[in-house]
Amino acid sequence: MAVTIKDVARRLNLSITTVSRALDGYDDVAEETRRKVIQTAREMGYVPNRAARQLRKQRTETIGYILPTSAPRFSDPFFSEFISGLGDEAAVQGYDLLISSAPPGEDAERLVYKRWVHGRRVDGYVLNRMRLRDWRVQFLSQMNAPFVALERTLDPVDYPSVEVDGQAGIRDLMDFLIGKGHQRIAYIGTSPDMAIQADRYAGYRQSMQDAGLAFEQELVIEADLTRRGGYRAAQKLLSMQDLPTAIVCINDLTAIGALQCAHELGLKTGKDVAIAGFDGIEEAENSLPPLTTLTQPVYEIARELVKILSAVINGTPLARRRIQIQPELILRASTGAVVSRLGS
Amino acid sequence: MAVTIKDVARRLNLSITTVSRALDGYDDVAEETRRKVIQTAREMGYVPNRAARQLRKQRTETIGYILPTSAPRFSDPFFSEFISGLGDEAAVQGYDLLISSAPPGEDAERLVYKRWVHGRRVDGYVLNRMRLRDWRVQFLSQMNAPFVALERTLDPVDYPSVEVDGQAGIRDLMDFLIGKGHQRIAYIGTSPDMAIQADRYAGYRQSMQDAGLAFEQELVIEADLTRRGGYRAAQKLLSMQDLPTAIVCINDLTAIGALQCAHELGLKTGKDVAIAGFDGIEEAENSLPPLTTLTQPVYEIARELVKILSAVINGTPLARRRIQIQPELILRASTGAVVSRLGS
DNA sequence: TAAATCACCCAAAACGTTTTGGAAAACGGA
DNA sequence: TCCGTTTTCCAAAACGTTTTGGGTGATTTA
Repeated sequence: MAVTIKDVARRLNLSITTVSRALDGYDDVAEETRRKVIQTAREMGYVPNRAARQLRKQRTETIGYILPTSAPRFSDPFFSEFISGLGDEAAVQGYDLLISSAPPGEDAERLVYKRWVHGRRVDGYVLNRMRLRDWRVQFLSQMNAPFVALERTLDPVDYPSVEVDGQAGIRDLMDFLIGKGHQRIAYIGTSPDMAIQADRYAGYRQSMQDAGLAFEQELVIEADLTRRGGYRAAQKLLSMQDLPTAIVCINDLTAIGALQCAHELGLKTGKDVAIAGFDGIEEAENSLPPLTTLTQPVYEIARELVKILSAVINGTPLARRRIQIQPELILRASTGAVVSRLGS
Repeated sequence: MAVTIKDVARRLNLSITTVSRALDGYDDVAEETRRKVIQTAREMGYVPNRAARQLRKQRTETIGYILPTSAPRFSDPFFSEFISGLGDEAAVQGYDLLISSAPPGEDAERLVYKRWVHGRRVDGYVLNRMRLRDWRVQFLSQMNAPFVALERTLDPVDYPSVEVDGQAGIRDLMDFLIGKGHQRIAYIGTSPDMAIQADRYAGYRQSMQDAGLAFEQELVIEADLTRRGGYRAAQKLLSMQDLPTAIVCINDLTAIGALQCAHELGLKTGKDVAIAGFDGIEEAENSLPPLTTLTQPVYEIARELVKILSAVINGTPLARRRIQIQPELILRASTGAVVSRLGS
């Protein structure tokens, strides 16, 4: 059996109270005693039983994250980085990280959240892939469960969040493209109820308008954030009479799908058509041609989210409840050749 | 506050014992009573407090997985799929999934495992990225902690595992390459203390030998499973006097790095040089050219691991303690052009 | 009809902590 | 010397379950 606080107390001829308080750093225990307690506890390999502590303290010292698994075959490089960030910062803050997975928006998702909330499974939640109106926000705030979200929703609830300014990012990108002479610029996005779609698409619309470019509905296509989706959307766009000269994609996977489609149609990406993505995944560095993208520090964002969540749980006042991060435009060959040609 | 078993009992004028036993399906409670208990429990939204149950039952109903994060910027598509498989099957088996991360082999890793083991944090562990001699195997079996591993080590310990037959897979691939006339075949692997390296490299060596091809040390390079590593290794290989005509890579990321290097050197992959990987990640479908690879069902493997682990934890006898999975050779253009040319 | 069995229920203990509310001893000041 | 403080420690309660070891009538058996 594992060594308990009782064992330590018995060994030292102390009460378990004193041992507990010594280890917790209370100041009503003599320094000499504390020293001895800490030493023997270490010697005996004592580690407090988590369940017991949880039960007594009424907190789990665990934070939860539910992976939005879309397909059965779910593989998005974003999430390994995101999870590793969550895990690392959770460790720093003294939390465990509990993970489950559920298809977003479905009953299954509801079930998992409810189970965790009612069973007081975790002290707080990290959310991402927000929908524009997200029942999770309503639900968790109603249940008084601390949570923090990547991206913001339209729900009339004040919650702490980290937010990547997709609108500004896309505008940077659009400015660049427009500055280089592009006029027919297409946009491949995703379902309009996703927060990132609202955000990034708004950037697209606004830039078009500011530049006095005509908005054409047929240049805007809804895909599903995957390679395959990007591929299909690009097929539509690149089989039009009047080809777009640039395609702005809501994320890198979509853009990579589009890249491939262009390639198969015999179009030179970066020359015949410019393609850009959003996310800055590693694959975008090595695609053919390398992909222009807006990069966001996923690992750091994840850590920031946990930091904030930890503060919320402990009632520490937050410097800022909403942190905004500016994505960085990285120009690569997928928009490059067009540039030099048009620019020259 | 959350509703406890006491609340349910009070409402029904029953003892908490009866409520507990009714819900747990004991047969010493009247059907009529059980019906009422279940109904009111549901009505009141009762969910057993996990910590209390854990404390009493002395099990956590949680399984643990520690992410082997190498770089600070850690992003490998393998893991999102793997984790989603772990999470899904864990849910099916009634377990939670606890995740942490640590750089493999380091003190930090040791610390995390020790903490979890001594604190009885989880009921069992899922291991992967095994080293040939892996202290985790020794440690966990010594501590009597149930665990299951993807890949096998040389440790003299009998533990349940799922294993992808990399040796056979690589041999298939080599047979194919050799059959198409390749003679100078290079191999990019990883550190020799990794289990997959031992396994896959053995396949390479054996095939070379069986085919009567001379083994050349300089055709074997150690990389680190990343794109960058593959790129650097390929640089060495492709700047030799006598170029290899084929490069077999230990995983897809490495192969993709090599692909890019070949491209930058003006070599036509699939024509001037054949390149193949291992894993079957999605990116390999869309690389330029698409990558020949050995695919393994990561999601299903993860689920299988959890199934086995669950059986081990519950003492259920296992049909097989060691499951071997054959990877499937998928031929794509990265080895294709060479084929047709050599084959014609 | 008495004894044995059965069906159904419950009080109390236990799991390993943290926290509450003192108590005893040592100390300081008058 | 006495009394109030301070220092240091502790017994017991509490957290919400599950499990142990009965107990109480009703029903069956002899």
